Amino acid sequence: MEQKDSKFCNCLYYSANALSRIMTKISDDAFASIGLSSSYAFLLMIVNDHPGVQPTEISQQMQLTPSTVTRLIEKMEHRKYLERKTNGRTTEVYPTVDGEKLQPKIKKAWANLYHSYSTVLGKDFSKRLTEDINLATQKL
Amino acid sequence: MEQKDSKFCNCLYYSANALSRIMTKISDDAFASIGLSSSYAFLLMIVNDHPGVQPTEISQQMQLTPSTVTRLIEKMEHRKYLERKTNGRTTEVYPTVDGEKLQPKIKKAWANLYHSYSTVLGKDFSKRLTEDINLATQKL
DNA sequence: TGCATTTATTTGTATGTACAAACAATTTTA
DNA sequence: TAAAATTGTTTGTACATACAAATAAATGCA
Repeated sequence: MEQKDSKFCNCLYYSANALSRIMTKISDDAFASIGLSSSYAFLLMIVNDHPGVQPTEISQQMQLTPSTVTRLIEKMEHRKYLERKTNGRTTEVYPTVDGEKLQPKIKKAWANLYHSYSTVLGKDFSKRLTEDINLATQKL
Repeated sequence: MEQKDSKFCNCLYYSANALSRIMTKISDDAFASIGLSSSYAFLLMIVNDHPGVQPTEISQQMQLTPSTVTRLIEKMEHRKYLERKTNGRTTEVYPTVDGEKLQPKIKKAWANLYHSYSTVLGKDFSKRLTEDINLATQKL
């Protein structure tokens, strides 16, 4: 992945996006065996850990807009991994039995994901980079 | 932007994507006055700096796939900021007069973009973060 | 010289995400 | 307590990007 020579390399917008695209590819690969792409896997993990969680809470956890979360949930409902129970203006999201069954595999794939990038980057560097990125996100 | 409490915060995929979304928003804001979103502005900068540049070269500079670059060029052609001259299997991309005229504004907006995030994050931290992100991208 | 391979670009199609508006339910307030 | 404001969710629509396949041109090889 050589990009050293791009004139945009000192632009955080550009660099952040490039990293994001690569990481998404790596992450999607990690979850591919389960048949989910990253966001769906993350969604399912959240719901499995907090059955009945509401879309708003999910959107905060995932740092995605509520409309995006609705779309993710819809697809997972269609695939029979999640169910919605609407009550008044709120909605509660639950895993199905099939959704629950996937949890161990997802956790394993997630661990692999961490392992795969942190061996390439080095554990310390990955950790520091992730923290720095979080710090930036938080400040911006 | 509080996200501290997300269980995914120590996941580089997640963090990288969150940063990317925020930076894209900031960057699009910076270029909004020109009526371009970030990628189009970057594309136009490249073409203005290298009239006749080919899509493959652009895709390397921008770290986007060739098909994405084709799509970007198409839209900029439609908006009369760029022109393609096809010659055999290669294509050369040129700015139109209107496209050239935009260059100073784009450069200014780009400078503002840099200024706006680096004042929030601190110059040194922005610089280091960008470099670290580039390093990661390069290694992955 | 003609066929096979590689290279550059485009096209068809799909995905992830967002914004703005719509809706529906709840809470506040006057 | 009725109207107004707020909150949670969904819908319509649009955009950036990618992958795989198609095309078309150039190159290498036999």
